[in-house]
Amino acid sequence: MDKNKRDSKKITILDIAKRLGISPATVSNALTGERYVKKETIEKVKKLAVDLDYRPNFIARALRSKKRNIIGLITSNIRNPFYAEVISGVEDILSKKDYILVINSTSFNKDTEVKGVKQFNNLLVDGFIFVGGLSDFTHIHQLLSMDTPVVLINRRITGSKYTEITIDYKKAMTKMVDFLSDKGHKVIGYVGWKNDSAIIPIEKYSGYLEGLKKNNLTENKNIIFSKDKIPIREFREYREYAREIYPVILKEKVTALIAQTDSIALGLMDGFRELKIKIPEELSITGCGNISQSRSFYPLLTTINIPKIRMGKFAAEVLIDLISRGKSKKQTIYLKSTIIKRASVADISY
Amino acid sequence: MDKNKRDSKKITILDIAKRLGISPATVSNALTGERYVKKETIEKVKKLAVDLDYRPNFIARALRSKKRNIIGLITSNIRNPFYAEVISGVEDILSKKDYILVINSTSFNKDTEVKGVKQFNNLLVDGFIFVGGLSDFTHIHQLLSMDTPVVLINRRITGSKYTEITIDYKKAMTKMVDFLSDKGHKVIGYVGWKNDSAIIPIEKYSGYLEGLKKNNLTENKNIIFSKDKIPIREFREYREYAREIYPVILKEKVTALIAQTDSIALGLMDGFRELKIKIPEELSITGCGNISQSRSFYPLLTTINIPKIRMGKFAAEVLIDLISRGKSKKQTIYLKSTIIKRASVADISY
DNA sequence: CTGTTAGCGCATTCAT
DNA sequence: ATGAATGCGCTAACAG
Repeated sequence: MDKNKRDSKKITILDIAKRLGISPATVSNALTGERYVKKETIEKVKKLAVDLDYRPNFIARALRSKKRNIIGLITSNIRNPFYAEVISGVEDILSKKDYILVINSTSFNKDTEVKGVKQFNNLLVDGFIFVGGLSDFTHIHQLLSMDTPVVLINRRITGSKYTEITIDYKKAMTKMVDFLSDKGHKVIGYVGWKNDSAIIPIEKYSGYLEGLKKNNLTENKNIIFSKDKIPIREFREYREYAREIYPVILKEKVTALIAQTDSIALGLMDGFRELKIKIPEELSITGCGNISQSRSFYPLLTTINIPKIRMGKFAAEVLIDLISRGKSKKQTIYLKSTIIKRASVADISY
Repeated sequence: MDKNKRDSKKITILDIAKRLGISPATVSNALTGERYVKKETIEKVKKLAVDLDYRPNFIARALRSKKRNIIGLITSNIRNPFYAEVISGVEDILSKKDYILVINSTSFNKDTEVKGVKQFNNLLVDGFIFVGGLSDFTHIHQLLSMDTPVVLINRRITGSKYTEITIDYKKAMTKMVDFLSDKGHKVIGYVGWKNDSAIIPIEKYSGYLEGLKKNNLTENKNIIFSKDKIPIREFREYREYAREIYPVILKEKVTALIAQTDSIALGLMDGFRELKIKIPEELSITGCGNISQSRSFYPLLTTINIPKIRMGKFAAEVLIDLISRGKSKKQTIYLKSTIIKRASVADISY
């Protein structure tokens, strides 16, 4: 019965050893290549392993050796499409390298985050990846031993001792101002939110200011539309917001708006569309992120591309490297971002 | 030094046993509640466990007992927002019940799927969840032992021996025709794709036909716009498609269009917008799924809600139950779906 | 109610 | 180049 084969007891190295009349240790060595074994023996063992459909028991292996081949990923929200892309990059590399990916979603909640880390600690994961989240990390830091390999993706933390993978948001935003300035825009507004403990938004904002200076444009507080509260549903909130800020935009003769994220930009665009304002003819808008919606809905959004999948892949590779060296490392790696020029910006440099 | 505490050797039940002058087995029993232990002993043990910051070693526990508390989830594509919501539901329940979630994304590729299942088998997961994917399952089936607990979410397979969680797409679509008919629509078209091995699209389509019959509407092949190929990027492809089908829509006096998915509906709407066709004044459109974009972009889409998060939660609960009983079960569970009435449908029943 | 013993499957000494 | 013995941390089986 072929069915029974599936139900029969799992093959272990002992089974292989018996059949071959050798010791389990030799089988182990032959299979993992840790120690020198005669070529023929290796071949015999490997062949039989395939024939018997031997599968190493990860759990037993993990208990014995310190190598687990498990990586824990903690993200604030799996549902965020931005993170989903990052995670798929991570997943891609890990599965290729025979690592197992364990996931935990925290909804920005510290207790949940703590619980997740503890759980992973019990599982004895080889390393951690954090995707997104706030800049506070102390509650997590105290749960990790000094040299646990950790990589943070798009999560900047104050006084970090870990590897952080991000992009230079400040520079990116400055470049965006350059770009708009080149297109003839002189009154460029900014729409976003700020919060002392959120590093990335602050970086973006300061990049915007820097860009104004660099291009000799005057900074005008009236056209910096910054909320203090973290918006939960960016798209919706900023769609409403469009109506609210439009009078100011008219009054101050704003020709272009830089939004802090794509969701904000898309929300604004949709809001303006309701108001019958033509994008980009009457107002140019840019975003940041290059999420898939930004290349779906009309007008296609001019935005800053963040290499999400590549970030994930890269993080996985760096982490595996750290694991092989058994340590954490303090470093910040900036991936390249580029401006994606699409239809939401008008050239008014006539 | 508090720092050293983190790095010091892990506490085991043996440590606790020694300090309390009892046996490790008793500690184990006190902690897991498997066997009867005196109340005071339990309290003493638990207290010391907390004080020493004892953390059970999942790996060791898993090796010894057959309970792993690990669940493997395989999905065709993490990046699909629909699946992301389902997964977040799964994740929510599992983390509450102290299960660990391991994830694998297959990009619809059979080999990758096989590899993922094998990997999970080596990890000895307690059960499997499959989210989405094609209806072929033979390649996976042969890798699973007869009573491995398995739950499929939104993946219908032919001759299944497993628990499937889905909604009654046929009925849902029929109801959508009812709804449109009530609103006075008499010429209702259908836009989607079909493929012999994809059960869900077939169900939807037959629900549409059923609805026509039920409402005494004539079936007209000309206004059934069905692609044979599985579209990779639904939104974009159907945005283009709008232009292609519009002449027929005019000619046949179609007043409403039922799209097979939200992405298709949104793509069509965006395409029609380009053509300056007013939705819903000139043409009503409905979708299926109630993905977040359907409630973001104007006009808000009338669609069929699929309880994605609930599906995930429910699947996790069912799976945990199957695990506790150590078996798989052949059953199909239908979750309730409802029509979400929004702005993309006009009432023309005057 | 609790202790003793054994062993899950594997990789790692230490032998030879 | 290979085998025998040991133990990772925990829980199941069997005693008391």
